[in-house]
Amino acid sequence: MKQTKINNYDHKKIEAKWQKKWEKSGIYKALDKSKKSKFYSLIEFPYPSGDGLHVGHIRSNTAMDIISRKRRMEGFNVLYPIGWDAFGLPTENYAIKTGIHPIKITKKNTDIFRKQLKSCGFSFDWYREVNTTDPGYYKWTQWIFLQLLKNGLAYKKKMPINWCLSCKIGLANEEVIDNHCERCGGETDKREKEQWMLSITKYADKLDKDLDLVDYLPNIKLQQRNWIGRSEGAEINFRLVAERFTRSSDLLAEARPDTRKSFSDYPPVTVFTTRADTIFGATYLVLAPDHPTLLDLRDKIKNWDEVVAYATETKKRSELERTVEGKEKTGIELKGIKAINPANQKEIPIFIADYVLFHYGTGAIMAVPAHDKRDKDFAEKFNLPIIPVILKESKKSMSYVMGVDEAAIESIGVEILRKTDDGYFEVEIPYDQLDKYKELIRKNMEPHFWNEFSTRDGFYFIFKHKDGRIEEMFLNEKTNDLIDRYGATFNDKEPGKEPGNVYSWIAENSFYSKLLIHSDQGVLINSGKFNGKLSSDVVNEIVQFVGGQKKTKYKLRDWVFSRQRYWGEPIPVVSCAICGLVPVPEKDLPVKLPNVKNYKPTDTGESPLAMIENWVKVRCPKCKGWAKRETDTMPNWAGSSWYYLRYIDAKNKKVFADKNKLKTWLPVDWYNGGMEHVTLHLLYSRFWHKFLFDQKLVPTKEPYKKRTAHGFVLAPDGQKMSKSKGNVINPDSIVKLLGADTLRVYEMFMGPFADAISWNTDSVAGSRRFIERVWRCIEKISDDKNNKNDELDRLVNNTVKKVSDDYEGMKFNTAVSAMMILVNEFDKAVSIPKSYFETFLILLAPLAPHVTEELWERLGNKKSIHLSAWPKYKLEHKNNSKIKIVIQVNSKVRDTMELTMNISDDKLKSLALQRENVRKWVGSSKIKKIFVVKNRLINIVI
RNA sequence: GCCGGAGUGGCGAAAUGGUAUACGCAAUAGACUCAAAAUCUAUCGAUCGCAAGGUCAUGUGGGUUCAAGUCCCACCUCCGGCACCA
Repeated sequence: MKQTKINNYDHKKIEAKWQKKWEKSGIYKALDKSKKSKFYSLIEFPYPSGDGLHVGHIRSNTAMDIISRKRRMEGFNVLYPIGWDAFGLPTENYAIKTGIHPIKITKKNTDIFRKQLKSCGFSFDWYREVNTTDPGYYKWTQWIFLQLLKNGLAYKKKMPINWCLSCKIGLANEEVIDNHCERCGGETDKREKEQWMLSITKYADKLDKDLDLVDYLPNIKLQQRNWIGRSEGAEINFRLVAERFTRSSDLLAEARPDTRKSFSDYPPVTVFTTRADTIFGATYLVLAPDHPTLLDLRDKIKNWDEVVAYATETKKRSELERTVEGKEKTGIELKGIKAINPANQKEIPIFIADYVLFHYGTGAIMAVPAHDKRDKDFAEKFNLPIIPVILKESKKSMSYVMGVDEAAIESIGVEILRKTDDGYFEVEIPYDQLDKYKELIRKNMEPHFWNEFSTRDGFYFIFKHKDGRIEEMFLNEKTNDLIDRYGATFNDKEPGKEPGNVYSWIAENSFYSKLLIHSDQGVLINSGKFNGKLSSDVVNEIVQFVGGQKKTKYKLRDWVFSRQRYWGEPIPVVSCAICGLVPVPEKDLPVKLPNVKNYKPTDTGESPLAMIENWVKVRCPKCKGWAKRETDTMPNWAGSSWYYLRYIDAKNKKVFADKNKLKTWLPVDWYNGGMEHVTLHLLYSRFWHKFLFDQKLVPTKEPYKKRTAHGFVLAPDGQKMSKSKGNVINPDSIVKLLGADTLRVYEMFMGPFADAISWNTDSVAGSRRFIERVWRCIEKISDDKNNKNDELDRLVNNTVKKVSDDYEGMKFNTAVSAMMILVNEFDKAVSIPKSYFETFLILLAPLAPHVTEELWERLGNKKSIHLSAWPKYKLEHKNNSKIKIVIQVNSKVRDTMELTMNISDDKLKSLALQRENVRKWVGSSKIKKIFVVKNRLINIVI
């Protein structure tokens, strides 16, 4: 065996050496022209914060670095670029605090980040580095905005902004904590301000549908879909009438149709609903507290003051707070007006409540408490009628039995499916036993109970009053009117209670409410001529019947695009007294940020730019008269909405990117980023891309072919790392002390890539030991081809498969463990055949690029390991190898056998039965059956 | 409240329905050393047993199956996201 004398593993030397060599040779440079197939891998470009690189950055960057390096070895021309998303609030706030210009801060921070990233050995193509704050970059961000403006996708609208009453400045959502300003602690309010908006909602349909074209992780796709929130429904008008009379003792009066038509009518309220099929159950309307119709009705609303007070209170709170506040529903009835349910002409009350939002749908809903949880909560609180209109369809006859003895039920051969703590049985009754079962109930049910069962034809109810009197009713489309009658008479459950609708009573009983109070589709009841029909079949008919109109709505709202801030791209528009809003001519782009000393927002709510008179005052591009520049800037999202396009042609001065180059590289093949960006950022950039596609400026419908997400790296205490908590792990010190390779291995080994994981400094040692062990292997490399050994050969081959598959599936932790197992075997071996070790090094190279490159060179290789070919898994053909077969008796492991592969079942059975252990456990028992799982297991059932 | 994800040793975790706890960390004992560190060897879910071995364990309760961490039903807890989205 040839022994190679080696130095100790010196990560500092090795890592510096190869980083320098790689940079010099440019082996990670992407080629715009190449015979190879392209592969574009992308990470979310970092925000260069003053805190420096986070260990979380390293985890996600390493992941895509592994993919990129593997693709290169598989023969792809890979683009793995990097840049800086450098506009933003933290930098601006830091500038305000220190007086240092954001440009200087950004330069300093990006320099630090660049150095840190380089020290980790990522295979970025640094020649394409971009920076969103570079005028050469934001020129094109502004240009894209102008295209949006030209095409009617940008407009101005009054929107509420957060306003600090003491600082007198506008605040970002993030700066408002519990209605108080983050910095001064003073109270905040909402203020109306003209804002630039982008009509992303015009693309809602495409953004939703085209998710079918991309390969995003299922949960990411789901979140996008939920955010866009497409729902198909109908808009239906509810006529308003002046209140006729109020008689508090007559609860049913409001639901009774009115025959007199003497009151005057008002313009109707339009509601949006996805469940028009439930309209017969709509027992009240709810408007958003800021619904404009309220103002029109001002004179007719008797409790106007109360309404205004409620609306004002609601406005103060953010939607999030309204949500967090939780279960207790609040609202105010509009006294003096009523609405008419167009389905049954019943008069119903109208409320305002904060659970209805003005900007979704039409800002008004019809409430169907029987089939919507929130409506039900509200109805219960305000004591409003709950009228079920949909019966759950049942395929079997099911019954919930109460007040009947268990033995009695079983005596007629009915099986009890489930018993609950609160004393009822769930049973399933064969249809031919139904009559027998009813008889049993009548006889055995204790007084004061009632039982119900569902059948193919409807619901059957048996009630036993206190005096033993039995009332029965069958409920389906024909007999439905019985329910009203019964509801009025069945009142001896709780003698003190007002006679009420039986459904209210059902609603109070959790397991009955499952049958009638639910949000599923089913058979209609209480619905006039639609009774007995399947709700899903007749929705459209019902919409027609009530004069409604089918509509598709989206949750998605238009994008508030302006910020009253300094550190962002100026919006390239001029406001002229004569010509109105005039776009800055493209030849005058970029509109550069002026150099100022004061970055503080103004106390008028305008951007700091508004104070720079000689910048604001310009000639109108149209009429050449004096005009004012737009002083708002763009949000952070702007620059990050198209950066992947700029990477393709980062230095182009004529266009944002050359068409041919776009054609070469698009779409991004694999985009990995944080879960926190899968709604806003991902959606915004898809929106811009789709717009550019429609303008024929990019060649693909979608920007990203595949999107995956990583988990957070948390501090050792399980919390998010933050300077204020003092729990930040600095990657630099680990790179310095243990090396970038160790850090990379550890970050990928620490746990499942998609999960949030706490840092554990102790565990890093394991990764370092692993690399040292790899290092030591080189002492016993043998060139002897005859030295090959079958077992090691198989293990190497299996590791190739495991690691290849795991990298692709982002199961990096198990890939590392597979390589550890192989290295442990290498460690035990007397000598390691060179080819095995080389194969292993290639597998490890994407993960630990420096140490593998060094060892590769020491093995005598001239070309970089990162340019070698990815190993292929060899399908095994050997049938003679031995495997372990598990022997179970009654599913318990009792023995194992070493056998050759693919042994016949019969032979296996007879061999197994001869085993002493098996004989011991089987004894004289009769063997019922024997199960064989090929090459794995045999189970003898006795 | 809604949506998504997850509950397995002391810890991070692994497991196409087929030997639960791979791999790593920590811990304990031993070797080497004057000593320590490093390294190496061994042990390492609980419990009963001198041992062979048995029994019980994957959040809880049911179910399907020869066989369940994995599939189904109900529930509990934790984490993440949110715009109570009709």
